[in-house]
Amino acid sequence: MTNETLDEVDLRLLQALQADGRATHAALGKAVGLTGPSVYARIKRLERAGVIRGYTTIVDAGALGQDLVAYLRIGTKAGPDEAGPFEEFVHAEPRILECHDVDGEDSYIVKVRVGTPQELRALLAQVRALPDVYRTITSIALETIKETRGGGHLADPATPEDD
Amino acid sequence: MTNETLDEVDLRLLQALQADGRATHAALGKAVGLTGPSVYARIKRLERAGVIRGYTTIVDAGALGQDLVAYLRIGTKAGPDEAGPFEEFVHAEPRILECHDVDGEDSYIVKVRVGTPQELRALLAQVRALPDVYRTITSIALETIKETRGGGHLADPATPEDD
DNA sequence: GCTGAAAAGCGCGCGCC
DNA sequence: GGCGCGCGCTTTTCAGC
Repeated sequence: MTNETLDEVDLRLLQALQADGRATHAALGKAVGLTGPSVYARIKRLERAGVIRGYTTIVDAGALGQDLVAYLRIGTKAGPDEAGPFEEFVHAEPRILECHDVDGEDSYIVKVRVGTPQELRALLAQVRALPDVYRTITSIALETIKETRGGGHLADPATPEDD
Repeated sequence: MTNETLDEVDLRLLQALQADGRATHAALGKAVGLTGPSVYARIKRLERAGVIRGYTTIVDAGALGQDLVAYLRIGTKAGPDEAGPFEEFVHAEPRILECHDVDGEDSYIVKVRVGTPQELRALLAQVRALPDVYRTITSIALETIKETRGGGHLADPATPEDD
């Protein structure tokens, strides 16, 4: 279940697939030093093992009129054991891109993407109206410095840490 | 540059592409009510227009031994106008998945993904050692409620908001 | 488990509607 | 702008190393 089953070639292959999800097996093979069918066999193995979770297309949010990113720190009353109205709302609301239950002062950290400040205001009002939400702190993103999407980082396979 | 050039079919096509970045043109056509070549023409147009930014593979972070997600709220001294050592570090460090310059109390919100608490501690030490960083507040994710990756939400094309 | 070739399926461009 | 056909490439399988 860990990366014991992943060798160096697998990691390079995953990295190449992360960089271009539609690369052909031949191109991937050239990148990792294998032939097409070998790449195919490895990809299928990784898909079955659940290492490859899927393939997606990165859409420019600005072209969709969704230029506004904000992070919300949410305080809720109920513990994380019972998924209350807030979590249901999170799953139902497409403008909520991410939501993590966190330790510390806040209950959840939420990433939202909307088109206008008015839309953000309306969304915030919906969140605040939920019965288990008692506090929201909003941080509007002025600029996105970095935004990766692969799900895990593969640029550094070996960890050169002094353990 | 806005979504004026995107019609309803484009939005459905983008949604289908987000759900499966390797879907065939025929399958996409069936989903949106078009034939393969028509889908192909639209995809090429969307790629040229920059609406489609690229394709990627979603890798299971747990399989890579990266089970620990944390959000860092960073306080820096220099304004966002001049990209200081912190932003350089952000770009160079693969374990930093996201970084946004935000308004409010904090300067940046950063999303990191690491394998162990020890690794997080070492990464935090590196961040704190940067000359322009004067404060870091860490929130460790106990559970991920939601994590989308497409870059923009397409589930709700029409905004049923009482404006 | 990787390599090669061979078959089935698909992406891709053209011409027509 | 979308549809149908055809070529070339890619995916996928199979046998050999």
